[in-house]
Amino acid sequence: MSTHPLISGLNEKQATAVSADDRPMLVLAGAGSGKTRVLVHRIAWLIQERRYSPYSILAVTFTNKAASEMRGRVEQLLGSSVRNMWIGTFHGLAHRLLRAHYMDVGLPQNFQILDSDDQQRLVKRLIKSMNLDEKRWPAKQAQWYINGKKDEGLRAQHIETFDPTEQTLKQIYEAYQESCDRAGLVDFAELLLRAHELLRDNKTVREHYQKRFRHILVDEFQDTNSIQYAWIRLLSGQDNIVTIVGDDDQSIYGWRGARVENIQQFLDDYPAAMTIRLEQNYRSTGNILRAANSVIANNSDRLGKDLWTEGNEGEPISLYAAFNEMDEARYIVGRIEEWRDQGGALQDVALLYRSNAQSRVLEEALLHARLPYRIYGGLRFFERQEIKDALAYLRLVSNRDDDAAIERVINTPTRGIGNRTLDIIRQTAREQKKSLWQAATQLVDEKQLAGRARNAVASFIELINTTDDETEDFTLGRLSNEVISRSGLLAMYEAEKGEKAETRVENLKELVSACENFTQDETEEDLTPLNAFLAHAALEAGEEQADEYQDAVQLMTLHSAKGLEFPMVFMTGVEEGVFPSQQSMDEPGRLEEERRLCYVGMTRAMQKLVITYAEQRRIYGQDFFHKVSRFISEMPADALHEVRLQTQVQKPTSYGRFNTGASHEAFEQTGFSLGQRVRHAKFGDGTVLNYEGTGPQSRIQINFDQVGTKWLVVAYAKLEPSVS
DNA sequence: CCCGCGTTCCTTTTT
DNA sequence: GGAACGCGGG
Repeated sequence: MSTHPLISGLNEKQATAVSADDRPMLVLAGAGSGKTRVLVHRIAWLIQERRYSPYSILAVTFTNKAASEMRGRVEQLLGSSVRNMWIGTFHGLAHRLLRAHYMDVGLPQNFQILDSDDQQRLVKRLIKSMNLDEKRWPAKQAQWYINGKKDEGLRAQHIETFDPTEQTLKQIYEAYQESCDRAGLVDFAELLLRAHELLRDNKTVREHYQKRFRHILVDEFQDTNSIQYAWIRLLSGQDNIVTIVGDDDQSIYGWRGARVENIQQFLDDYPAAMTIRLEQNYRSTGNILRAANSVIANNSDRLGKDLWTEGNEGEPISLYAAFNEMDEARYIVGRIEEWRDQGGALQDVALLYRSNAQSRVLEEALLHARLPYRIYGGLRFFERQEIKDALAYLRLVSNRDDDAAIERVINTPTRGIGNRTLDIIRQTAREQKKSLWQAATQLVDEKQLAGRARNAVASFIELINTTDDETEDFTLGRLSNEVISRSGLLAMYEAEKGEKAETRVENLKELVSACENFTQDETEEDLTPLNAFLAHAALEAGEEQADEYQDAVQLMTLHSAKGLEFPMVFMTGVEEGVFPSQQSMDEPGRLEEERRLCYVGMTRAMQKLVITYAEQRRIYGQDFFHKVSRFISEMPADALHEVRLQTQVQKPTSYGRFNTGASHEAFEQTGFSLGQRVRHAKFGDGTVLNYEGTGPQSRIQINFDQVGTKWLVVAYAKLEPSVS
């Protein structure tokens, strides 16, 4: 069996997982242990060797990227298409289920998906209309509450509470749901919840899918929330074979409802399950793995796993103590230049940070050094304002009752429908439990609006209706082109000046060509091309816009680095209060999640890992003196190499708020330099942060390890260079 | 309706 | 430090 082509290149554990019999299985896959490979080979094995039809396999992932990569790799392995196999995200699959059974779940056939931005706007408007104080009841918080409840499988009517705060939130939830239902709108959490209710309450439907999906495979299982796991349970019935793949040590989304406990729950629910640990790592050097193992060992309640490699130790992890965030950035730039000069590619370098705000200083330094970079986590194509405007028009063409869409564009571009008029429409809609469109139409017909407002509303209604009527046999591309010009959106953005407006016009044109190039998936034949496109826009917000072909340094948060790997990785801002973040430090559970995040970050590195921290950091315009992160002390000392500033050839020439390079030299005649480690007879060791004036009378700022930051006069302080 | 000013808030992100 | 938002004046 070891010579079977689907298994020959695999290690023993991988091969066992791939060729396992029909029984539930947990694959605990450590970072870099070939997890995707196992999943892909397993599916291919089931089809080729065990003669399962692709039709009887369901594979679930969290991102569209993972789903399409998996399908591609399975097809490549089999040399044939697996079109009728269901591979997709939880949300994509739920959408498909709801479409197929829209009548059973009480949705209109052309129901639309609300993204989080739409959702927040809708909630906000409802809070206003309920006459609640928006300061006391922030839309964000209410949205968080609603989604949290939905993720737990709870409808508003299931919530019993005597807490007055929660009672209000519950009312908002109720009003929101009513509003969505009336408008035929489904948010992301609702997709899952409603699909779950469908499977739970409709025996025929449930048994149909249970009969169909003999094998169910779930990727990144540690990221599943309650409703997602409940979903899997319902689909798997009595004798379907569930395979889950995940890593409890890489669970970093607890804050958004993911439950690592689901892994343990799975083992309880499927007692016959076999557990396979993939611990051989094919990515990182021995040193990096040793340090990562040592950090994660500080967490409790692990399922237990130790990564190992057959590769070499590699070089030690570099640790750099910067004196502030600009020095940190400068050091990193120096190391990247060194890497490039030795022939390294920039796209092989990743800069990781805990929060997005930290990227700015790094960007400035990269810009300054003329190093191209690409930053992850910006606005994506379908999330842009102008695109969402255009999509709102398209949504109205498809479904007039879409309140979220009408709110967005009824007066964009301005057409004389002001707040006054809008409020009348809203009120009428609320009182008569109708959609905004219906209310507006009625008000116009019954001549209940003042002349000017009435004309404006009437012509808006006319605009949507005629656009719909006259484009009936248009292609999607032509339709979208028609929409952006007839609505006046294009003209509006063309009239604006500035670079921003120009990009918006370009984006609108880009939208037209996206529509032209859009090909409907064959699983979407039940949808009109327009509805298929709209679903596509909501469910996969599109790639971030960046020139992928350019050789550029990659900047991203630690969270978005999960699943990726880079030859050279910088983990920056590794300080108490930054990483682990301040908000996570008090609660043990959250601290452990931060530690897993550290583990994730470290295991992204293939050859070189550089960890940096700053003695002083400016956050929100305030200076902080953080201690080194505890995670660093959790690494074995012999896996680390501390880089000291004195050993650097490059002088700290500041280009920011600090003293400039010219006066540095004068300062350095005192015998000290910024970032230098010094020793004081009374205060102990510390780091030079800043100075004032030159010569012996100058004052010098030092962050002492024990007693914090102090200003001292050089002449009296009797400082010595520290030996450590 | 637009502009400018003051206020507030501030991890992490996918769908 | 700065984006995002609400409010009041023109």
